[in-house]
Amino acid sequence: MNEDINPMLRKLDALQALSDGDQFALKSIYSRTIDYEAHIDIAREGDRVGECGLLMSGIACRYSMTTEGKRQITGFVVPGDIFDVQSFLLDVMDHSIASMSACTVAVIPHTALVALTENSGRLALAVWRESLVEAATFREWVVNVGRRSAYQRIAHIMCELYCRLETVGLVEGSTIRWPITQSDIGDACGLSIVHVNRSLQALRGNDLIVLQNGILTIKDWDGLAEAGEFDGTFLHRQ
Amino acid sequence: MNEDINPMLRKLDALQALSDGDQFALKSIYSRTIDYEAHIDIAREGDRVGECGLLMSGIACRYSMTTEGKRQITGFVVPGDIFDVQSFLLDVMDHSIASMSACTVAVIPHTALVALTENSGRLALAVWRESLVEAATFREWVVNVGRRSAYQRIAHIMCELYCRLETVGLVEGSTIRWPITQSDIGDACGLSIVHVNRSLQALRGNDLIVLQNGILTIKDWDGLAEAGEFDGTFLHRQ
DNA sequence: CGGTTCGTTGATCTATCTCAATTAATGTGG
DNA sequence: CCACATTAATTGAGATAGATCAACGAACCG
Repeated sequence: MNEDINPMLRKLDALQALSDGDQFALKSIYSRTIDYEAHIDIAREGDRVGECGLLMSGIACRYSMTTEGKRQITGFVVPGDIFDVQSFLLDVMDHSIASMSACTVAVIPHTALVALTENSGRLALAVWRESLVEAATFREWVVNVGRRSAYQRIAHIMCELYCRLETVGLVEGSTIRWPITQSDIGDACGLSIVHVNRSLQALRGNDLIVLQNGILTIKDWDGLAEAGEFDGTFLHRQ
Repeated sequence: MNEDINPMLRKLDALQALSDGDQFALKSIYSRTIDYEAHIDIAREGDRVGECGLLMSGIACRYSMTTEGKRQITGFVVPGDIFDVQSFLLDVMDHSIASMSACTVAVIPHTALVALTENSGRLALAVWRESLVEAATFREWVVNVGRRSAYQRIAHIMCELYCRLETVGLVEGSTIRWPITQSDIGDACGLSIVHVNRSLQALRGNDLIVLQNGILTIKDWDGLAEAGEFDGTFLHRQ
């Protein structure tokens, strides 16, 4: 098996969506890979792109800018995620995608997606399914930002990222990479940097997490999940 | 042409997605219709449903409840929208759907969707496309709730609903039906009722809107769009 | 006509923001 | 390997958008 495509295969495996032929089809859908440093725009609002991406390694995010210059992160992209699928059917990017850490992206031309929908209905449905889970995650973010306190919001996104990385085998003993600055957390949760900082101190003070040097350790999963009202149903893992 | 299915045909027409055969396929995908009074749950979180719905008339919303009992509306459903498509590929409802006004829903069994994906690739893509626009709308809601003031948030959802109803021919001279209580607005924007009330007074005071008796009139579209930083790109109309 | 929902108003409170510094990391050129 | 620039984290103090609490009026409804 091609090592690089591992995260996505693992995810689809979990869906029991893969026949041998499907696996072959999957390995052949991407044409090349691109490496990005941290904090680089991978795609920009307004772009008309002719391909979508499969994140092979690193963590990226979707974000939009407000007229007033405020930034809102609307979701994370983790290894195994196909992003920009919408560019396949929608004309123009309505948001941007940026690397948060160094990232490797496999490029999937739209033509390959077309072939996919024609040749492997099962895989096409799997890709569709993924985009529906993504939509469910956006809904959860609306709830998070709309109705939870700062403390809860931050706990919630930590739980989410932990679960999603776990699915693709990127958790090592309750620890994940966390290349996400306090400013990023603020942009993801609709909070100011200062308040993020103080809320993090509260999470630490309650012995729920350790966060340093870009490494997040969850010391008390149950406590953190309760703090963030986290219920992973929306991720629709199987 | 079947009158009832008009809104959806109109929407798909705009996509130039419809051949004659497609139109026939579309009319035959729903098995029956159901009428709901206002404020009724059409589907509930946790349900395992075997069909999805096409809203024929009325306005509905998606919502989730917080552990603490707070409600967050995550999106509106307008005539022509297929909702619960996710139930086709995801096991269980992760949110609820409720009528806001009296609603008529055409029921589309999953089996019909399967047939659709097999027989009319073009229609299947149109349905997929719709679900991607929906996802874009959720992202916009994250931005709205995360980074805009109360005044801006309310202006924004008014613009969104106006545009979406316009697409399906439900605007009459800058006026739309608005069966949305102040409490609902609060739940959609992550605000308290009291603050919604005061923000509405500000919108009225600035001569942007008239809102009474369940009718919203937009007196100054440009002003309202500017107030809400509304840019309809995310709706991907053509 | 009493009950219920919806909208409105006033007063008070607080979670979170903004402004302004300071310290700690991290990176970079010489 | 050091000096300096830059980014990220932290702290304090004061300001405010929006929440909460508590009434009350108006519309609707069986």
